[in-house]
Amino acid sequence: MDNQLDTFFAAMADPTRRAVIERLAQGPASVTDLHDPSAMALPSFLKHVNRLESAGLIRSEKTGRTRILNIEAAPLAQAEDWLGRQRRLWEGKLDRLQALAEAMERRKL
Amino acid sequence: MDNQLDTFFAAMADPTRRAVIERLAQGPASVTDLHDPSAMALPSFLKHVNRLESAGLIRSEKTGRTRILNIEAAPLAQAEDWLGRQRRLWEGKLDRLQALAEAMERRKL
DNA sequence: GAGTTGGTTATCCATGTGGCTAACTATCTG
DNA sequence: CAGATAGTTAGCCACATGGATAACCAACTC
Repeated sequence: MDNQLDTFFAAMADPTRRAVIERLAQGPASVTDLHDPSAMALPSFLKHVNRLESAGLIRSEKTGRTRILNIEAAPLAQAEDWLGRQRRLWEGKLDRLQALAEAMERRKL
Repeated sequence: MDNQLDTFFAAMADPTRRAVIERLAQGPASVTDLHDPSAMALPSFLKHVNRLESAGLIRSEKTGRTRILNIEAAPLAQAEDWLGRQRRLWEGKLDRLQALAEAMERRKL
């Protein structure tokens, strides 16, 4: 029951974490690179990074003492799909309702 | 700082609430309609519905004693956009990196 | 008007989440 | 080796979240 989408959406529901994703979308970066602009204490920030990683949204590779983070695009695409599917379903319904309304209108005139 | 996306993603990070959205994408329904298949107590379920509404994901209209729920598509589209933007950014980077790698490869040969 | 149905409100409780500080390890750099 | 740098771990705290019951209100239905 604990869908992939669960952890994905939960991961994205925080501005700090979304900022990390936004930054990583433009290319890899280290933990401190990402942390620098933030007012938050490093350990708190690290927890966000770890959550992103355990949600499968980023990967990381440690070389020496620095840890380089990379975004993982697949989950984004997956969530995008789900949202699009729901939205299109609903918009399709709307279209059909509107068509029906118009048909009835024509018939009445 | 409390972005629209905050409340949106938080709202979607729960399977019960996503199930409501999935169902409403196929057309309007009443609270009990939606609750019926669920094992959860009604008041708990109601809290989910209310959260969806205050996140702007659904609208509701009460006629008599029943409350009819409607999905609101705009926020879905907005989140979809954000995700798509990040993903395309990243994929664009990948493409350019790959092109670069290929160019270097050609030059070496 | 008595009973039923559809929602709603009020508490309560356990757990999760997001922030902090302090203290530590591990890797450079001079 | 001594110090600085980059992460990490541990522990603490306030508050939000997701679930439950109990009791209630408001509208149908007979």
